[in-house]
Order: sequence, then structure tokens, then C-alpha cells
Amino acid sequence: MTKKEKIMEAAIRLFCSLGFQNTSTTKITKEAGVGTGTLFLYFKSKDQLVNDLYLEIKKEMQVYHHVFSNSNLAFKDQLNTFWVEVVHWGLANPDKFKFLMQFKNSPYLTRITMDEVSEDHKFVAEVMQKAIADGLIINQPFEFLMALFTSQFLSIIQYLTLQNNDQQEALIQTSFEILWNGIKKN
Amino acid sequence: MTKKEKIMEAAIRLFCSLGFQNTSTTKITKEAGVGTGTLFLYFKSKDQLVNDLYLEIKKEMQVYHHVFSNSNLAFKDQLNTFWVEVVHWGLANPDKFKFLMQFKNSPYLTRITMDEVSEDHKFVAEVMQKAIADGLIINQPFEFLMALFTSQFLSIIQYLTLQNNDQQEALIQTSFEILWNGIKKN
Amino acid sequence: MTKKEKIMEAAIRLFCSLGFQNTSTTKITKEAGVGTGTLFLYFKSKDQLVNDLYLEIKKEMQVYHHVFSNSNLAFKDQLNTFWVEVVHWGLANPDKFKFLMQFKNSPYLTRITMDEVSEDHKFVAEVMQKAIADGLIINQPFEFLMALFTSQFLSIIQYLTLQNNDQQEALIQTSFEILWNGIKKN
Amino acid sequence: MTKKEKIMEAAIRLFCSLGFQNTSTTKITKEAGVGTGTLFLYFKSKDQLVNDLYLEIKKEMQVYHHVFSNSNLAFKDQLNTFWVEVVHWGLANPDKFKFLMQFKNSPYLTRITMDEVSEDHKFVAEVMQKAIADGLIINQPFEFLMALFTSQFLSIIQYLTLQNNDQQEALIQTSFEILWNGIKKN
DNA sequence: CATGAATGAGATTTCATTCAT
DNA sequence: GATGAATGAAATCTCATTCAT
Repeated sequence: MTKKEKIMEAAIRLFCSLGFQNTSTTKITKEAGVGTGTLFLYFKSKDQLVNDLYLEIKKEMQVYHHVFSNSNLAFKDQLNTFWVEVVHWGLANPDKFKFLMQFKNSPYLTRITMDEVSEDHKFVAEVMQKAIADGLIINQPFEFLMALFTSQFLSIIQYLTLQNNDQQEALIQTSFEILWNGIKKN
Repeated sequence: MTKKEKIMEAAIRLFCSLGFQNTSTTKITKEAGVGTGTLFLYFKSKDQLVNDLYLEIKKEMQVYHHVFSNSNLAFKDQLNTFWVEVVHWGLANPDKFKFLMQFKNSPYLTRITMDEVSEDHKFVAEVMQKAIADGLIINQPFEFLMALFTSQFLSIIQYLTLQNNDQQEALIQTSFEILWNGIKKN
Repeated sequence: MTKKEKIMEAAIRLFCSLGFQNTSTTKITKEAGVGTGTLFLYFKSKDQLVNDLYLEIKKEMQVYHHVFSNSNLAFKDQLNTFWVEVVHWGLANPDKFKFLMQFKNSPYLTRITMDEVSEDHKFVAEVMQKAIADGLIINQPFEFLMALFTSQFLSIIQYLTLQNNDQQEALIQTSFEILWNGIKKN
Repeated sequence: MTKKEKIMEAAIRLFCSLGFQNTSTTKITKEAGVGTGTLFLYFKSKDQLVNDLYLEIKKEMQVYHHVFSNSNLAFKDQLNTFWVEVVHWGLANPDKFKFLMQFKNSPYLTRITMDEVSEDHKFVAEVMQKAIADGLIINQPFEFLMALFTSQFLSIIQYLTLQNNDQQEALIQTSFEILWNGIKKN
């Protein structure tokens, strides 16, 4: 693992357990086992570190978009698969998930980061718009549907992380059905 | 307006536009037009100020719970009314709403504040449980339903605040129906 | 007890248990049960309060000088009586004693206070000088002898305060003899 | 001289001339010619600085204990030599001496510092106890004799520092004899 | 006389960032 | 590239003192 990677790992861990401003750059470098100056060799500033981490994690999640390219599946099944996979990712990577939640609306994310992320949304937007055009889901603004999706994603993960439920898989499926029953056209 | 009120108003305004740690206590007192020491006369610390504000705003929202006591309305209509009223409150008080969002999961809120807030949840919990028992909504853990409700509430307000949509009232109603179609028993 | 007296009592108590700069004027007035402003009605400043207290306590100790006027007693017996009485006073008033020790060499005492105190020394100086002239004690500068006296006074009280010795009276007498054997002419 | 040493020197100088709470950490760093943050790089807090200084100076004085190991000298001569050397040290290092005086009984010294210092007392205690056992000095509690010794030491130095006496060496010897005549047996 | 809300200068401490090695 | 000692701006919080009531 490179020093840069060590720093990124340590930063995510500490930001999540201590919060952004209780995590000094010195603490990060100590946790990463590198010199204090090294952080600034790879990241212009502490803010830049946050932005880079955000983009990195977003990219990691993007992998799950592939299911929408599988034309053997109906849209509902594509969405269902995506849902299950992404929720599992969140449960398996609680620190990264918490990091996303913490910084989603924070002033640390610069416009540039925001823009890079919306690039990523475009693909999902097209998928959704096709589903609307096909009369599968209700005709509402894309951003509204995305906000809905995100909020339900957040709530199921938060619930499962806190409660340690033994019916986990069933609940994940239930949560998808709640979402689907809400947005499907009937 | 008392000095204490001036400080609370200024704090909410600044916390929302600048974030918690970009808002120094000095900035708050300057914005409020009082001496730097005056803040600490009314709030033991900057952290205490956040906690007090949180409880204050939560109490303000609690007012809308009254609709659940109106036995002339069916549960769906109670929930619908509550939804519309609370979303309107959020839109009318964007700063207070943003404040709640920012601190909901933050480490600044102490256990004591958390406990005071969950007191408030008890009433809503009973209402929900009765609806489950009556077979009106799906039988799922209360905390899960609450998380769902809350996060969907946040996302609709956030969406409307950002987009300045001219179909606002219709969208609020739609958002309720998405929620209801998701959780209703059929 | 007047408000002024209440403040002085509270101040001695708090200065001794908490130290000078851990004792705010607000704490003193709270302990005294008066308003914050009242302290400044009777004492120009916190520093002035310390000076006034110092002079007050010094005056209280001065009472024991009377024994030197009793011409029925030999000088050694005068000094012995004085010693025993003053040590008893110190043991009975540990707060006042500690206060004197704490401020004896502190920068809080102004020149004026110092001067007022040396006035008081003049009487003792005369008594000492007569004893030197009479060949009873060694011929050394008065201030040197006084410093000696004070330091032994300090050490016996500090020892007895800390140790709670059951041979207290015997030790007080012993301490006098140590002093006397040290300074007597032989 | 390292920055840490510069800070320690400046701190002693200022604590002695201005007192502890009139000496801000900023003043110390300015006097030492280093950045404000540098003080906290070497000392966790202002309080810690005082404790470290105290232990440092105590250690410096401890050097004079060596004379008690010289078995060619009788106890009285050992004590006499020690007395003279230590008084000279005090006169040569008035700031360090004043520092010790100021903090000896102050609440700034932590229990840990106290304990470290009493370790140092153990050696002297043994020496004294042997002298008592040998019937050379009066049989009194060790702590009492130590208090006596210490306070008399302080008073002679204080006296000589203030008075600038030209009979200095004679007075130092006299002060020892006063002590010895006080505590010697018979 | 007595009060206590209000003040703001000043104290301690933190920490992102730099730069000489 | 890598380091970590050094920095100083800025943050939070305290408290002696004032003054309108």
C-alpha cells in the first residue's frame, strides 16, 4: 500500500469515528504511520483530501451501475438488483458510507467535486427517464426521484447498522418494495 | 427580542450558511450585536448552544403532532395533514430546517439531548403502532418506519428548497402518496 | 455581620482553598450571598481586597504583642508566651494563616500595604533591640532575627497542621526552645 | 541553546518578576524569541511547564547532597558544608530560588511532581535519622526538622537577597550556628 | 445602598501548513 | 520523495469591572 493510500484509509477511519474537525492532519498522519508533511505532498490541503476521498468512494459505488446495462432483465429487476447490491456495499463498508453521509451536504465539497459527481448521475438519469417514458414509474422530475432513492437508501442502511437485525435480507427486500410501490405506475 | 434570542437567531443563521466550525463564537456575537462574553452568559459553551438550539427547534416542530389527536380524521388523513404541514414548516423555515439536518447525526449532540428528543418520539410511536395493529400499514419495525418517514421528509424539503418548483403543492402531495403507497397495507 | 464582613470572610475561605486566581470575584460574592456589584462598592478592585484582608489579619495578630508590655516577666518568658499564643492563633485560624503565607511575598501587596505593616514591626523591633542591648540574645540585624522568627513560626504551624500530632503542646514548647537556643547569648 | 531551554529560561525569569498569572504564555514565547505554538510543543500546558521547571530546579539543588556521603567529615561539618553550599546556590540563582519559593506550596504542582520530589527527601531523611540515632541532634519527628531546615534556609536567602549585606559570609555561618544550636543535643 | 446583566480585553491552546534538512 | 520541528493566526472561554435600575 502506497503512503498516499495509507493516508486515505486513515483519514476515512478517523473522519468517521471522530468527525471532520476533531481529526487533525497530524492525527491522520500518525494513524497512517507517515510524517506530518507527507499528507501535504499528496493533497494540497485538508479540504482537498476530503474532496478526493469523496470522489474516490463515489467511483467505488459506480461499479454497481453495470446491472442497468443487462438487457435480459426487466427494469424493476434491474433496480431491485442494484438496490440489494448497493445496500450490501453500504453495510460492508460502514465507514465509507458514513463518510458519504457526513459530507454529502457539507461546505467542504467544492463546486468542482459536485460537478464531477453529477457527471456520474447522467447515466442513471437516462435509465430513469427511459423507465418513465416506458410508463413503468411515475412521471416526476429526475432529481426528485433521485432524492427519494437516496433518502430510502440512507434510512435502510442506518436502520440495519444500528439494529443488527437477524431478518436483514428480508428487510432489504421489503425496503425495495416500499420504494417500488411508491414510485411504480399503476 | 432578548439578547439570548438574538444570539440564537444569529447562531442558526450562521451555522447554516457557514457550517459549525466555520462559525466562531465571535462571529455569532457580532452578528447578534452583543458582547463576546454575552454568549457564554446564556450558554455554557458553543456545544451547549447547539444542543439548546436543537431542542428548541424540535419543540417548535412538535406542535404539528396535534393532528393525530383529531379523531374525526382517518389515519391516512391525519398522516397526510401532518406531512403537508411539516413540509410547509420546513419550507418556511429553511435555516431551522438546515440546522436540524446538519446536527441530526453530529457528535455535538449530547446523550441528554438525544434522550430528550426520543421522549418526543414516543407519542408518534404509539400512533404508528396503532395503525399497524389496525392493519392500515405494513407490519415493520417502528424505528425503520420512522427512519423512512424522516429521511423522505428531508429529501422532499431539500429538493423543493433547491429547485424552487412552481408545482410545489402538487409535489408535496405526490411525495405523500409515494410514501403512503410504499407503506400502506393492501 | 455586614455585607462587607461577609465578603471578607468568603474571600479568605476561597483564596485559601482555591488560590488567588482560581477565585473570581463572582465566586466570592456568590459564596458571600451578595450581588456581584457589591464587592466593588467596598473594595476598589480585587487587588485592593487582598491588601485590605492582609492588613486586617495582621492587625488581628498584633493583639498578642501586649505580653511584651508586661514588665513582670523576663524577656525569655515574654517571648515564650508570645510564641505559644501566636502558634495557637495560627492553628485556630488555618485559613487566615494560609492567607498570610500565600500573600506575604506576592506581587499583589502594594507598597502602601508593606509600609503599613512595617509600622507594626517597629514595636517588636524596639523590644528586640532592648534584648540585644541587655545581652540576652545574639547581636544580629533586627530584620534577620525577624526573618528567622517568622520562618520558624511558619514551619511549626505547617507541621502541626499537616500531621495532627497528639503531642502538640510539647512540640510547640520544643519549637520555642529550638528558637531560643539558636538566638540566645551564652 | 535549544528552543526548549530558551522557553524554560524565559519562563523562570518572567514567573519570578511578574508572578504566575501575570505571565501569559504569549509573554514567555515572546521573551524566548520563539513562536507561540512552540511552548506547547514541549509542554502540554502552562501548568505542565511549571511542574517541569520545578523538578528541573530541584534536581539542580540535589547535587549538593553529595557532601553527606563524605565519611571523613563529622555530621555537623557535613551539615555545615551543605548549608553553606546551598545558600550560595540560592544567592547565585535568585530567579530559580524565587521560583521554588513561589511554587513550593502552590496548587499548580501536581501530586506526581510532589511524589517525585519526596523521593529526593528520602536520602536526606536517612542522614537525619542516623544523626538522631547517634545522639547528635534532638529526637524530633523528621518532617518537623526538615520543615525547620527548609524554612530557615529560605529566610536567610531571602534576607541576604533583599539586604545586600557586606558581612554576607559571616551571616551565612551565623545562620548555620543558630540552626545547629537549636537542634543539637543537650 | 445593592444588584446582576452585560461587556470586551486577554488568556490558553490547537492545528493546518511550511520549509530546511 | 519524506520528514517533523516550528509557526502564528484564530478559536473558545474567563472574569474584573461597570452602570442602569
